[in-house]
Amino acid sequence: MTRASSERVLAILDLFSEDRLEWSSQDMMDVLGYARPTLYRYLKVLKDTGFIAPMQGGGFGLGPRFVEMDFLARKSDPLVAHGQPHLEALAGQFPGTAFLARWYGERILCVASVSRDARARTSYPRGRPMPLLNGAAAKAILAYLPRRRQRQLAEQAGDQSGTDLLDAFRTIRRDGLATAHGEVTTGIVGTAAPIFDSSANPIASLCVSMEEAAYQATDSTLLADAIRTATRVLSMDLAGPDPRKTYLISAGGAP
Amino acid sequence: MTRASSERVLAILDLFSEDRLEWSSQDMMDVLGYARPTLYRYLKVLKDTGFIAPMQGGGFGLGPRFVEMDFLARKSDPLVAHGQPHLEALAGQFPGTAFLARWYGERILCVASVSRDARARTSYPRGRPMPLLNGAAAKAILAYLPRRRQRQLAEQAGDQSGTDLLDAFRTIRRDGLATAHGEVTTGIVGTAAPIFDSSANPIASLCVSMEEAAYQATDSTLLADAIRTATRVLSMDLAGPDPRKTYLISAGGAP
DNA sequence: TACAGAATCTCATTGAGTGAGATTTTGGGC
DNA sequence: GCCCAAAATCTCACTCAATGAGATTCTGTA
Repeated sequence: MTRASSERVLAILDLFSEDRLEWSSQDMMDVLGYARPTLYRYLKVLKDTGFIAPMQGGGFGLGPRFVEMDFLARKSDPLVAHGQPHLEALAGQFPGTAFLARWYGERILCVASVSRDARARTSYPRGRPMPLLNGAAAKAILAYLPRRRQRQLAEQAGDQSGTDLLDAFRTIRRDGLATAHGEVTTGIVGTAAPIFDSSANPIASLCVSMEEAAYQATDSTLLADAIRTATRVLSMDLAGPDPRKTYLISAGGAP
Repeated sequence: MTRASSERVLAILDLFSEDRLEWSSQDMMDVLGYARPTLYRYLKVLKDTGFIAPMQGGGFGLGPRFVEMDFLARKSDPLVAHGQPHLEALAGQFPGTAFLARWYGERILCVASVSRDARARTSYPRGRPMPLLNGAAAKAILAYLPRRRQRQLAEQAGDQSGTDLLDAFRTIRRDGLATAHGEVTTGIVGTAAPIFDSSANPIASLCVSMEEAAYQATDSTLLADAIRTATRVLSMDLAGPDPRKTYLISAGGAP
């Protein structure tokens, strides 16, 4: 099982997780199986490009380049660009946090978030992957995946018969909306609807989460309609004109 | 001038900037000088790890992995962790935005930011590099760099004699504070003080920026003192106990 | 100053990486 | 479904880049 150098260098970045934010060179060598000179060569490349930085205690951590690249990633993501005004409107209208969760590989990831109140509780700030099978944001996406995929996911939920989840997905599709009480964060209710790409694949969801008490005091029909409307508009926006053609026209000068 | 594969793959990420957020494979080949199979090999590695994603228009953009890695980078940066409560306090006390700007390579980068009002104007959101020689946040750092470095920077300012900047730095060091009116964003005033590491090197600054009118209505002595106090506390916090030793103790079990 | 750990250098070996050119896949228009 | 062009991948010969064992230097701390 040999791996390309281009993969090996990036495998260093895979080491970092919430559970382990700092790594000594020795631990990296042990886990990755790289010889010392090889590891340091790779670390030099990552340090020189800002992806890794020495930390005060002697180990290595992720570097500021990720902050820069995140800014560019935010700026280039049409979901974020088109979604931001909707998030702001929903956060202004409802007492909680409005956020966009993207389906990416086998992950659900919050990519943009607006809270009316800076102290709003959320266990899933921007960039932190969410549980795959729990929560409104995730389910609003999963419910629209191909049936085979859904069955695989239901089986992954393991100790249940697997039909509960499929039933839940059917209900979500009927309503065009997912609601979840305390599935991800105790005492927090999430209400979410899916966002589709131009091929009608679910790529993300828009979710409004709030404290259970605030949810009880909110007109849930109004909330549902607002979310469904926003996601419908977003889905249409994202299916819009080919941005690359537009880019080429402007790069080529006046038509 | 041959380059390691580990560098060549990362050079693809260097292509992306605010001026060019999307790249076709052909343009990448043209600019980087890679053959098509080589480029696609590298792109596959970057796609598989989430750093690059195909965009709807046919080109490639930065992928969601950067959002994830940014979350981890935020979480692991002691400057951000220690600084966040100070930012919140300052943003609560003064009408504007409190942010931390980090010195990183030859860049000044906002790494954390809190606004009292979500509509507060700033041209430099998190992750966007700031001009090197303008603005309070930058100058509060530059003023404490080694003298030789300062002179180089002053010379880089080119068409001036270079002494204005050195005089400005001297004033900043005398006051322990930098103030700048409209240097970065028209109509915005920034007030900043430096943050030092355990070797007394400037590594960052804490800046409060606000509209000129709000600045006039603010007790600038109170503002200055609040910023200086926060940066002093932060500098001491960042020079604190060796976090690696603490980590090792907890990893090793009860003492 | 001494010392231990971190980081870098040297060098022999080999197979990984590269790119020219060919082929397959994909998506859109009709 | 067909056609076509662009996107993406495959094949393969060649060479030099990458690797790691072992040695050496650098760095930070007591």
